[in-house]
Amino acid sequence: MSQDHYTLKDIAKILKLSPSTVSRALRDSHEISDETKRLVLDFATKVNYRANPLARGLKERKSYSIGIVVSEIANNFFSQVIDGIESVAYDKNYQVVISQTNESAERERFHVEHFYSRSMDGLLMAMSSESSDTAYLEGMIKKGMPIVFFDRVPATLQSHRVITDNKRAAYEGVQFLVKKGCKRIALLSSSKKLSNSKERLEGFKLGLISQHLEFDEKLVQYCEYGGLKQSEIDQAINHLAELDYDGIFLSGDKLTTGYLQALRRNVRLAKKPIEIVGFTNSNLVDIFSPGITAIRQSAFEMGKRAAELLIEQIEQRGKETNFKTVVLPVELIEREM
Amino acid sequence: MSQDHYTLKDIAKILKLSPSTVSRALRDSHEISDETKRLVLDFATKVNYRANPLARGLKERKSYSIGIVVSEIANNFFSQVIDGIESVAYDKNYQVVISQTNESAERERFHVEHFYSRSMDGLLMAMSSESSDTAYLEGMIKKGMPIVFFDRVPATLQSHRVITDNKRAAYEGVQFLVKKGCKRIALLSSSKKLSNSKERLEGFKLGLISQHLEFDEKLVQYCEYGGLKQSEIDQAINHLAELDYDGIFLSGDKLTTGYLQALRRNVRLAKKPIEIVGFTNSNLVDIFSPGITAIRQSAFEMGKRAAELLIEQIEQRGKETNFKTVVLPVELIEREM
DNA sequence: ATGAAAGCGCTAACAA
DNA sequence: TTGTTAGCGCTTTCAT
Repeated sequence: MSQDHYTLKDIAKILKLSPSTVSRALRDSHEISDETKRLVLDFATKVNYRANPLARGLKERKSYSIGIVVSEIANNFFSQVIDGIESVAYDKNYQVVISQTNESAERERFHVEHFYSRSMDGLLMAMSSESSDTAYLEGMIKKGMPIVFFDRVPATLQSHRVITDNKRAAYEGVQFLVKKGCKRIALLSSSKKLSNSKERLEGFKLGLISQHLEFDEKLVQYCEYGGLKQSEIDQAINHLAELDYDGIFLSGDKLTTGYLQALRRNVRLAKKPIEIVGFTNSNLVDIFSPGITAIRQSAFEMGKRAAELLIEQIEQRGKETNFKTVVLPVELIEREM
Repeated sequence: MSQDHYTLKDIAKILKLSPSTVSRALRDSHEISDETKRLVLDFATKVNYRANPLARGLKERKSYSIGIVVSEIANNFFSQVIDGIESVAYDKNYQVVISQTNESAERERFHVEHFYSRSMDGLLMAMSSESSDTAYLEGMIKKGMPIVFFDRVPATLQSHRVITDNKRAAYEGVQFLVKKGCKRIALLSSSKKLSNSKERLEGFKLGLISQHLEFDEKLVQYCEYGGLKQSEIDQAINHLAELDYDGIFLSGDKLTTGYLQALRRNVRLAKKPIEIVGFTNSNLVDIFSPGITAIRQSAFEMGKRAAELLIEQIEQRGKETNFKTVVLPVELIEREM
């Protein structure tokens, strides 16, 4: 009861042992007698001893912390991913430190470097839509910082990655639209820089081809910020309004919800109901109006897998790693009648 | 270019100074000549020197990290709060470490104690709905751990708190329903243990009284887990279905969305459209169907204010604090016609 | 204005 | 099996 925080030294003094013995006993070293171990462990439990993580980290060059870099925390998809990450980190005794870039490449770089200098054990990140220069990331990796990318991944880096089967998802989405009778399908897409946008575009095209439909570049609108700004969505929709289309594929979460919101505000568009398929991880699709068919990514699972891979890599301590790309399926949630 | 990480010692050696001089120069101490400062600073910038936070923390007994304890990360409200927290923490150079309790009192306690032993500089937390014993929190506070509570706050602790003006919000909600012609208003509420539930209940009653309507306990349903489980909502709604009511007040985010989802699945209830007012921080209310009037909390602002208060308290280093309760307004977003 | 030295709490090489 | 010692990178008295 005498004090708040016991240190190794304190315990050693009280038990008349040396700090190193206590340290070893606590870490269950084989070179400590069972008797001593018991003594130390019992006492440590009694006073609720906790090693000071700062001291330990300083010594071991390890902080038991992993950093997350995403564009936005308050986002269905990312918050579900973070949920998954947290769930495994918690089990494996790692802290999770978050940061957001708001899609700015500069902020992204700042955070990554900050994490590096904060001696994080590893990083989990989804690229910001603005990012193009990944050279500094390559540098980080060379310096030995384990990074696992998810969802939006850079093209060439030597690292684990966990992604969605975007091509297939888009392909299936188109199949669905065609089955519903659509002949001229529009596409609302994010920045072409993003890996996932590119893959979805590809799947979209393949889907059309497989149905003997022509890909019409005019029916495609790109939103540089992935719909972060409603204005870019409004603009895109206004462009599309000039044309004829009977179905639309929304290639991102914000694009999907932004499109629906635009519909609500724009009578001209609301008049001709069309078939809508869109990526979204909102838990509330079933109460959306108009009803849409949702493509839902395995967000929680993505966080889990990414965190597992990262921690595995961290604990290998720079041993040669066989980098994996985990591809996760989507779920197609059909619009209710 | 010669090495990755420069330490103070490295710099000292290269510049032929002592580590202490370098340290002082970097911290802009007055007892260092301008010339030396310039020399050190320039070199530090050149090699992109970053103090090792572990070492610094060990020495200063400060980790520049704050912990967040919430029930659920993937939740509109909480993720918006976290967004606010992150935004000020970033500015003030604090790391943000997250944890979630899934409404379990046990996990909550675990996380708080874990954070304590990890030498976090302070904590931001919203109580889990299951929590009743707050004695251990009092202990934490006595031990000198700064804790700022937000949204769901314990009754009596000596600490800053940032909350929503729940009483007023519920009061206004009832006013709105009555203005729309409702005479018998039902209430779907969370656990009575939660501070915010209690306040909302109170405001609800006051609202009725002010309109000379009677408070009918039968029209109130409590969901112990705040709607975390859809089953409890379904059950509550089934109870209400036996009764006659022409308006409903939904006293929590999950309750609101859960109610709408239940409506979708239950034809019996969907048949009689009633006026709905509910708390929710979803950004998508405008595309909900049926349309509802939303009470939106100042989530981002709440995170900001809580983080500011916490960091202020941390940097006062145990000086006598004048504990504040910040009360934030809600926004009533009227259902569109 | 600068340096030497101690120490934060821990681990680990080396000694005994 | 246990103890001694040095050192992780930093700050901070106390000297100079």
